[in-house]
Amino acid sequence: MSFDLILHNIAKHIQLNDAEQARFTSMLQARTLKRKQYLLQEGEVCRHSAFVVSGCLRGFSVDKNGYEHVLNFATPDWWMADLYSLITQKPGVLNIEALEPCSLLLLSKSDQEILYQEIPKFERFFRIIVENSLASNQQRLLDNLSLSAEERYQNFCARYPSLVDCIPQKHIASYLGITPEFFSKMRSALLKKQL
Amino acid sequence: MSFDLILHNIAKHIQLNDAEQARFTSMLQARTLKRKQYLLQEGEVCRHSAFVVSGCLRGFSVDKNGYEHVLNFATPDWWMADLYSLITQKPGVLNIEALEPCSLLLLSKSDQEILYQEIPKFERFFRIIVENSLASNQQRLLDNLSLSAEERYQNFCARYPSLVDCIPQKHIASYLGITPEFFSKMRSALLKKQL
DNA sequence: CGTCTATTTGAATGTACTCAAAAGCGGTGG
DNA sequence: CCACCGCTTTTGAGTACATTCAAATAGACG
Repeated sequence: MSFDLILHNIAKHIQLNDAEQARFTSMLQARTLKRKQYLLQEGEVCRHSAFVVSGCLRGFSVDKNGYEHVLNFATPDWWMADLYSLITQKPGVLNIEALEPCSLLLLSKSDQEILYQEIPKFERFFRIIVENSLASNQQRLLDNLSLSAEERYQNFCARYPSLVDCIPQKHIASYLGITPEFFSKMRSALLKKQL
Repeated sequence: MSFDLILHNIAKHIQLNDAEQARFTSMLQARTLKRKQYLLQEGEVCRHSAFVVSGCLRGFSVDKNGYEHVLNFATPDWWMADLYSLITQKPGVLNIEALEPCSLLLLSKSDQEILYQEIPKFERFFRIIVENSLASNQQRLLDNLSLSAEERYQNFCARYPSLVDCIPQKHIASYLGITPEFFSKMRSALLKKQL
């Protein structure tokens, strides 16, 4: 298992010396998931932050009518967790599933706390990661409040061009907050327009 | 101006000695806003984090049709900023307006960076603040995807009981993602049900 | 008290949903 | 390698939730 990707991810925001890199990577636990396998199920306590080395994850919750709602996707070089459950160490509502075979690096909550003590720079690292996450989350919220389904879809295509072609449409529909049926109709209407 | 509230807010997550407290408060700039006055307007670069001592702020954006959409409210003991603009130091889309007379403490972006250098514990503090923010933001996003307007309203009432009675209905409607007219109808239907 | 803004109410409309069924596609086993 | 099965996507008809526009009423502030 190579740590190149994750070390490069971290080097974007903080500088680690060799000893620190070694200490950090010693805490990581490699994990692979098969297609459709779950990393986390609702009701469980989230005990790890997951870094995606390859593959693609999907975080979603299930409502009282049994419908799924996609909160986020994670592709290589992204971090993923049920943040609420990770923070509180209480059972969460999120399911995290592999959309394709995945290779992950897991950092346990307890190791993460130790890391903060031993190498305080990691406070900075995760602060920045979470800040960026929050900023884009707020933008998505505003988009959901102000844009039509069609505009949200075009936003999505522009922002995540690589995801559009590799993720089942029903999951994109769910991410956008519409039904697969409506998504299909909207999409074919869009194609007609663009001729 | 008393710093009790903000020091107590910080003490929830990190411990500061007297010198650190003094250094921190020396960076704060008191600011008052009259009702309807703006702290930030879209197109401006957000240069401060604002801590609300008293009063109430509203963060919103304006869409291409001129409709407003409320991203968040901030009441005493809360932090507020246009996070995207604060991080990137590029012009943002958020307007921040006082709903009532406000007393704020401002921490400039540059002082915040100095603070991170001088007292690294503040990295931890803001990491935790932003983490909690992100977790509740994600929950709100899921609520918007999975709940009806009525359920979202009841959630809002349960979570922010103090806001419900002091904020104009049209702003709550906007926060929930519905029109003031529909909000009014929904609300009177709810009252009938509860008899 | 008058003006301006917020809220309510009503009628017509539209966007997105539900349910049902057909068509397409991909993976698996014979 | 093909055929089948299951899942995803498409299509259509009827419906519901929420919107727009307009007008009346109620509240708040100077």
